[in-house]
Amino acid sequence: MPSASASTIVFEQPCPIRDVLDRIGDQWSLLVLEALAQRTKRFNELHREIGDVSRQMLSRTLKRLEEDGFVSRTVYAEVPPRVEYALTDLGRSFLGPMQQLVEWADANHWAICQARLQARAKQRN
Amino acid sequence: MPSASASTIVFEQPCPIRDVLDRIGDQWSLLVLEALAQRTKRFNELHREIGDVSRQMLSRTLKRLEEDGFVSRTVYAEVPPRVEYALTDLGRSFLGPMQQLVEWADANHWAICQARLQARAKQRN
DNA sequence: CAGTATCCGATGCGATACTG
DNA sequence: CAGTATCGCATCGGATACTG
Repeated sequence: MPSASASTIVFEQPCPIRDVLDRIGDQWSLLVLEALAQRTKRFNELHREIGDVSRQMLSRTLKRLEEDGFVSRTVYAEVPPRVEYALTDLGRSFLGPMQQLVEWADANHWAICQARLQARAKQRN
Repeated sequence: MPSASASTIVFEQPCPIRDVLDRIGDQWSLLVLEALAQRTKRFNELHREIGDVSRQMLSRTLKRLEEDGFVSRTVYAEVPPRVEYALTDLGRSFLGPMQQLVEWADANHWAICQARLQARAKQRN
């Protein structure tokens, strides 16, 4: 358990869900987690697989996921360099709730689109 | 002002999960949905209950939730005006996955904070 | 009571170019 | 191969003031 002084820093987030949303609410984190759910992967492997993401954003995303303990980064002292990314236990434990979310999104995507169309139609009147 | 091609955007979403994350990934939507999960509420009621949110952002958040079909808005022709917000069927169907996410966040908030502290400690070395 | 208008700083993200 | 540096635009979100 954290000490009293540490806890004042650690718990400055008033709402736990913010930690999670700040991490997965961005453009790429979820796609990265999904890609790593299968197995450990390398940087350019992820880059090819996700496709749309720039190296810049993939790098930032991985760094934040690593900082927050979702992903581990292992560097092998080789030439050319090899870096492997994998889910941590924390990251794997997140796959469950995440999958629920993804399934809901798949099932209700069209309903959301319909609602948007109706809202826009109403606005034009 | 919306651009001329705005309506085309609706169908340009390649990935369903983006619709969901764009909606709940923001600062306030989830809190609003939680507040409305109990029962229908009025604008200032939500404002008082959520507390930190400005009228500005509460208004925007509710509008987006309404546009995406999560929330319904009913205006009663009275003086003073009364406006009630409620979850739609779509909004209610989202409570399940959302609760999963919130529970995971509660359970793992501490682990995330720990990971952040360790990452920061590593950076200082 | 239930909002909207305006301004402004912080952050997100892409494009491009460069590096060990 | 695996990144980082820099630039620039768009969006997010708070503060404040105003409105029907």
